[in-house]
Amino acid sequence: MSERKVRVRFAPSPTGPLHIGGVRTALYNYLFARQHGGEFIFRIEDTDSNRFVPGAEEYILESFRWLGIPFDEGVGFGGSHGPYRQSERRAIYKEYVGRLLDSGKAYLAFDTPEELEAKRKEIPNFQYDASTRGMMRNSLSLPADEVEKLREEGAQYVVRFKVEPGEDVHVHDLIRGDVVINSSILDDKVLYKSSDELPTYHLANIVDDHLMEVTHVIRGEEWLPSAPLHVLLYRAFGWEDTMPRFAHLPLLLKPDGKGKLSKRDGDRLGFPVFPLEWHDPKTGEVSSGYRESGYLPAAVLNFLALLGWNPGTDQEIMSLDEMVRLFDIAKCSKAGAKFDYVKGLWFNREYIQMTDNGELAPVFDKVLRENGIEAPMERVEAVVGMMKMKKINFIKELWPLCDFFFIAPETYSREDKFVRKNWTESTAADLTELAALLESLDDFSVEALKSAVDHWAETQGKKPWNPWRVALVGTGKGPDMYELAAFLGKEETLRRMRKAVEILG
RNA sequence: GGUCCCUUCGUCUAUCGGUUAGGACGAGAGAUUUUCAUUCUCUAAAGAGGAGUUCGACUCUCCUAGGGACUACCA
Repeated sequence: MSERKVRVRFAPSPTGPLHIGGVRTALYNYLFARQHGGEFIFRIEDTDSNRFVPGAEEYILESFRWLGIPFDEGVGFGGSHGPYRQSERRAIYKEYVGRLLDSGKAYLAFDTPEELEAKRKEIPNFQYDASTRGMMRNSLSLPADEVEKLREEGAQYVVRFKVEPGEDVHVHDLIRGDVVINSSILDDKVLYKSSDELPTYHLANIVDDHLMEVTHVIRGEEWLPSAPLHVLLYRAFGWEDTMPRFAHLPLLLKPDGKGKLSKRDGDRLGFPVFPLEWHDPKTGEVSSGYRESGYLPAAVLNFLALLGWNPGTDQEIMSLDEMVRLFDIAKCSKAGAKFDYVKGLWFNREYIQMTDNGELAPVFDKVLRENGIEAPMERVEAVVGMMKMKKINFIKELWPLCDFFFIAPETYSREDKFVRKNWTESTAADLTELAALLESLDDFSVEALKSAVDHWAETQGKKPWNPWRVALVGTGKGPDMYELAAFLGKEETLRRMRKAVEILG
């Protein structure tokens, strides 16, 4: 069909923090744009001034920065199709509403909210459409001179789309195929409000997508019911030949129970539903974020990508670049996906193990500082290297598992099961002997330690490792003994051994 | 209520008419191991129900049930 360059957009409204489902929608848009050599646009849909929340726009931008998803164009990125903030496009919408009015595809409605409310009470399942607009106060039902008068008086009005009934409207969806809805069930949607001279979502969306030359609209399933209306709008403007292709993504559902994923589920079950920590400017309420919780952005993206899509192979771990290569919008699933946050934990674990120690070290260094430990970065990196294969979901969980690297055990408690099991009458003598051996070593490297101690253990018929661990760690945790001793160094190793012997006897 | 969308192990999913219905998370068991882990092996676990179409349906059609979304001068 069209040879147009692929252009997609992510267009949130700045009404609060970015929901994790929105992140997935943006990710799919990004993957689609990249794999087609297209462009990814960031647009702000702030046509509802009442719901504007300060800081939300910055929050969303910061979220994508953290996640590593760049936009090519839009608010904060520039581009030739701006402005990209809908509140800055008033004049444009006004013009296009005028076109619809002139061509008779839309009309003025003067009904007040109270009148509408009354009608809804009066008539069950009231809908403003071809069957009811005759009894309402609008430019279709009122005499022309009265309409004129109302306008001169400055009466507040709304522009409604005139939906012609009785027509099957087809929406071709990339994921769901052909979706048909009869126009009779559609209502005459409000497109524009004279009160604030701003359009509603539907109008702004169509005008912007057209003017910004958007080729594919990839959005959440909640938009599927209004997609036919959008098709009708493209038609009303005469833009059918360049109408974007639609793809409606399945929703993210609660991990348990019923319904879609909400912030409350996260609070209740203990996982974030927002990429970044969010401080609500009105209530002061703080919501946890993936970043602050210790997730790696690549892990979050990988986890999200697989909620509703998969490459068709058994591969689950993939980089952003791989996803760009493998993604296929047609292979997205149709059904909603329960948000399996336990699997998200697994992804983070996998990514921690895959990530270079040098990259992880600064993260762990922060945790160490919070615990009053200052250490050279090489030391921190070495510890991360020895410990990251432990069963941890987050780097911060490392601290209680490896405090002994930095803090020598002060007391050796026989209350500890591991100590009790491994410290017998002969242990003190054995460790004293082992200490003497270690003291004679010039080379305290892992290799040197291993060959010396292994040899000693074999010839003496001893198994010194667990008691030795007691001495250096204080309990049954930590890395390989040789790695640990090499890290601590000769002096500290011997000091700890002697102290243990002294205390435990 | 109305409209639309959806329905394979507990969860995410593979299968695009012919398979012992595969993988992963989680669960359980075992092996390896100088601690905790890692790693490895194994086990349990699914086509919502009912009609069709077909030589043959998880796969196509219809019905039922269930789930979800939408139904604002919000997006």
